[in-house]
Amino acid sequence: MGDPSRACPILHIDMDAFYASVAVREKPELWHVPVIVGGGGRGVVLSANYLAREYGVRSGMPGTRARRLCPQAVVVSPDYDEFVTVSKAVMETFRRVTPLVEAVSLDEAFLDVRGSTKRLGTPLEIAERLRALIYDEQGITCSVGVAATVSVAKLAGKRAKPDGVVVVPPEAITSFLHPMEVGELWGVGEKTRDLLQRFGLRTVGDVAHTPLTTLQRAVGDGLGRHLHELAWGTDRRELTPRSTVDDPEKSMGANETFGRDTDDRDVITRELLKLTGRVTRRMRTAGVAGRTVTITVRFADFTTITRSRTIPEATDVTHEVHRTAVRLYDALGLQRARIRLVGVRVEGLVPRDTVHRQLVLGEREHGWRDADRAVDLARFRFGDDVVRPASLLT
DNA sequence: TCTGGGGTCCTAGGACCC
DNA sequence: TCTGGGGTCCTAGGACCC
Repeated sequence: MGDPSRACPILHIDMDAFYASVAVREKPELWHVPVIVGGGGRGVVLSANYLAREYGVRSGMPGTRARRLCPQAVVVSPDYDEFVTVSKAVMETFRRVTPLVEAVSLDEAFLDVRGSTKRLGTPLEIAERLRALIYDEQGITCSVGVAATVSVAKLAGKRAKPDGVVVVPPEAITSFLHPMEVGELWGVGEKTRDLLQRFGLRTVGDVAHTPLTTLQRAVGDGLGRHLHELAWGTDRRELTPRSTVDDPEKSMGANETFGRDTDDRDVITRELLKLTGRVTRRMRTAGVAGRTVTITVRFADFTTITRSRTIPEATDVTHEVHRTAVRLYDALGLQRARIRLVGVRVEGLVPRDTVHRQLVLGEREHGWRDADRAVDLARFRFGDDVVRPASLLT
């Protein structure tokens, strides 16, 4: 009756410290100690449990800094297969409530429950039921934001953490949003926050009460309009049902930070080959091909550039992508630049069976395709380490 | 031994075409 | 005595998210 969540059909559900929770759920000896997932070598923290967060550890933080803040933390390696398995199970649980589920990432989703209330109760009741189900089935906790729109539900969910529910009914939207710091808004990162700060806009309320045209002069037309809507909670973005795990991707890429910076062309082209192999193998598994090859080069001082080239016909052939990547790299004409990271990405992905391969007289690419297929098959049968290009043998 | 790796979307200029 | 207007593709960079 008096349940304020009746006018709030959108749920944002977010697992609490997902990677860390999954990593420890069957290890009682880790339940009462700080735990950090990832962050070895030059890496950053992927997730930290709440005990580690008490020491200031946050995800995205360099592992070196995290270990300094909390030397007694137990550091565990991520097990992505396990994360994907748990994620799929959680999303299935959501779909028992409604088909309108938009997965944002492995550990986060929006649900539109307006069609489920007759059957299952108010949005708040549904939220509590889902939290209980996830805990019983997966042994991890989650938090839920309940509101009338996607963007407000997202912020409510953040406020609910950890292991809670927050409902923001329509009449409470501005009093909920306006005291917040602008950086809390979804889509406002460090740069935009600093920019807004320079205009004296610190809170969401400041942004809300700035004339639209002034805001647009500060941050650009598109972003200005978007921020204004977010600040009033009038953002009408519809939820688009989709799964992160099974949806077709628009690009696929891989990159890697070297253990030590390097200026050695051989090391770099070999790394490009390794990364290309990873990417094209995933492409072949997914049955897609792409036309635009982009390389990323990050220098020792962290400046990062990209170079791309669109080839006439979509490909999933390791040799073709690698050849394009190396040409892009060589065209940079670098001499002694110290390089920290390189990456390869293929964009403009389309289903492979829509690609019409021209039969060019004397074409050799089919030989390379056959070679890729043979390698894929051998890896499938005997494991990842059995076949690799001669230049990657050590 | 500061700063990963996987993505998406937006902007902006130039080329090219009708 | 101006300079056309779009639409699309390509490239590069940047911001952001988890």
